[in-house]
Amino acid sequence: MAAFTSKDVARLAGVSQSTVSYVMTGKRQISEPTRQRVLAAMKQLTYEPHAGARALAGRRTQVVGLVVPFDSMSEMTGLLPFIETIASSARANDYEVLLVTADEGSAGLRRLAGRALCDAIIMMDIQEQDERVQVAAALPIPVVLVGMPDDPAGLYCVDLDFDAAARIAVDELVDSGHDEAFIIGYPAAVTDRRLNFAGRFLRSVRRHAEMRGLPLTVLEPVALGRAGAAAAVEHVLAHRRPGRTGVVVPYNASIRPLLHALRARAVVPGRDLSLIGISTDHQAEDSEPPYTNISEEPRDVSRRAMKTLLWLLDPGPGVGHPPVDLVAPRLTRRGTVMPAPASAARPS
Amino acid sequence: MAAFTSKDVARLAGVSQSTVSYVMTGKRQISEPTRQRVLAAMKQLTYEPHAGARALAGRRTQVVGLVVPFDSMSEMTGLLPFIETIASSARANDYEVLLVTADEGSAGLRRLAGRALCDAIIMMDIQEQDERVQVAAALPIPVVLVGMPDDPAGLYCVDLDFDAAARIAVDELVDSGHDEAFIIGYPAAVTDRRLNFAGRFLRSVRRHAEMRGLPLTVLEPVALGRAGAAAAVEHVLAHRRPGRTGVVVPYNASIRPLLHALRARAVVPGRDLSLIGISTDHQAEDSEPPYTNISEEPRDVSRRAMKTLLWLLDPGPGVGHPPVDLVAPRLTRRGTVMPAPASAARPS
DNA sequence: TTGAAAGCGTTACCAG
DNA sequence: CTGGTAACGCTTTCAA
Repeated sequence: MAAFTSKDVARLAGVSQSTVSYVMTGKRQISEPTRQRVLAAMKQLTYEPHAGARALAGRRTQVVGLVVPFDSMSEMTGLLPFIETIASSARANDYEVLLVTADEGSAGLRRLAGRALCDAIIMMDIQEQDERVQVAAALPIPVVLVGMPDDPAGLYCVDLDFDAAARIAVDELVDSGHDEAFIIGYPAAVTDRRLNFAGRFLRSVRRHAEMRGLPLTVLEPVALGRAGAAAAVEHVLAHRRPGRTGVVVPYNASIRPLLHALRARAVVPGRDLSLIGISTDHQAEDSEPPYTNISEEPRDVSRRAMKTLLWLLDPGPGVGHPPVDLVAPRLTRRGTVMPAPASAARPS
Repeated sequence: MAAFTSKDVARLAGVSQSTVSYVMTGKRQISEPTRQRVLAAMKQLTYEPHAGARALAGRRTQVVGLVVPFDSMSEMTGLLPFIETIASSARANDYEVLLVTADEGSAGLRRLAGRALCDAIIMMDIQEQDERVQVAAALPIPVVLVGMPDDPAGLYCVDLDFDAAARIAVDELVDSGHDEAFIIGYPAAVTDRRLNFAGRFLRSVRRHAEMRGLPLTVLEPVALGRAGAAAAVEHVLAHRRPGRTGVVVPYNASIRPLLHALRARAVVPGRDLSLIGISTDHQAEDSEPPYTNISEEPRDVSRRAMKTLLWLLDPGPGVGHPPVDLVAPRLTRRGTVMPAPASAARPS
């Protein structure tokens, strides 16, 4: 293994060091014969350019920083598809990924930028009022947010369109003739931290339910796990009014325990009440029973975040980029929403 | 935000650049007054050392490379605790984490080392015969494997002790008077890739079952998901002999669907047959129903891998490090194993 | 189309 | 205990 430098390559190829550099970066026309000789030399020496030296001289690290939330329950929240997708798109564009945990707060951001550890940052797990956003906005490198703080401070944001998700859920229930809906809200861990998506969803679902005249009850906070789910189900069963009841579960990790609690009470979603979850399609499909879901799109969101970031790093000639990029969720029916009775309005 | 260099700090503190460097690294005695002045200057300028320059001059990146498997189903396999724990321990020791996906194969390793992107590598998802292991062994930087290939080629390995896990499972069943055991084996995705832990567990479980005279049937491959689990349950119910039947599910992601399949057939683990899963305690506790498990210890394994790696980077004075470090799993009873009948041998 | 050489911001050796 | 200075390996002007 190596320890060969571009100087070695240059010597072997009989060219100057700068020519080697230009062959690698393509920033200069190099005659085909020379190019080939250089490439051959590189191959022969299994040459790899020294990343540090490159970063120093070229002011480019070819690294993106990824700030992820590693709290106790991120395991349940489907963080992995985000990381995975960003890692892949990064590599596809010749970037490495440096992982930073959110618990470092602003210090992590300052380190990433100050030490020139990366060329740009993707930051997840944004709170409504996030001190890090101001810091991020002041950094000398671009930052893309996955999530929408109250004040993006000029930063580009990519996320699922939770507003649309709420609308879709309400429409689906109203259009299939439901008389009432319960929202199984977020756990304290989410509401306490005022994570941005919770507020966005709840505001929107309230607004649309009112617009469409759907009586709404929001249960919150709802504890994660068996006990919380059981309590939520109790509440719904005890307080539901006569007629067709819809239950919407916007928080991914709450869906499975809720399904268990329903089963334990012999309540069958799709027959005794309706259930819509917000989760990945995979999770909805793979669950027991599969449930009608509004898709979280972690892969799509990550891909777009990465795309935005690459554009920021190299704006190119085209028109600008939208500062807020919301991915539209899709509804997939899997039988846990009771169909409209014959006489009701037809589904959208 | 900065763009301040150590030269700026030196000027402001009225010392030479090298003194600033020595204050940071502590590789030289600096008088307390000078030290304080330098530290003050650094704070005032919010100075951060340029990582690339540092790597170039000091031949140390303070980065560890982490090679993770991001295949289709890693989401199910509990990869996140590994990543999370490694990220935290790395930070606690002033290292950054660079994420590389396993699908890059040896090329990823060569890049990491060749470009001096990191000082050491942790590699997960090791196959029995893994071409990357040879490559890793030849790298000029230390590599720690999470998993045990057939030939570690001199590399340090850290992993769960699957041999002990198998022994514990067999002992638990035998000691509680079981007459037979079924192993719900690994899915094709695992067996095809010849992932190391599968072979280790199966060999060991066979050996110990024989030693203790427990009739054993291994079902493999077992498809993931509903269908595969249902088929496995069918098979067990159709072929079990009279008496007490134990079922061992070594693969994490298979446990949940299996529990569903059992419930669908109205078979109650702990009453109609016994079930032991290998999974994190969290998963076992949180499942429906909770099941008796042998603990995977992702956090412990990761922590030890990181410790080994730090030791390799700075061997220190003490005695050597064991080349193979296996974390002992624990059995936690949660009622899915039928207790020994009064007349049987007492549990261990 | 190519070369020479001046940095980039640290570290660490050699002096004092 | 501290300062000066030569690397470290690459990029990028300036020249040809």
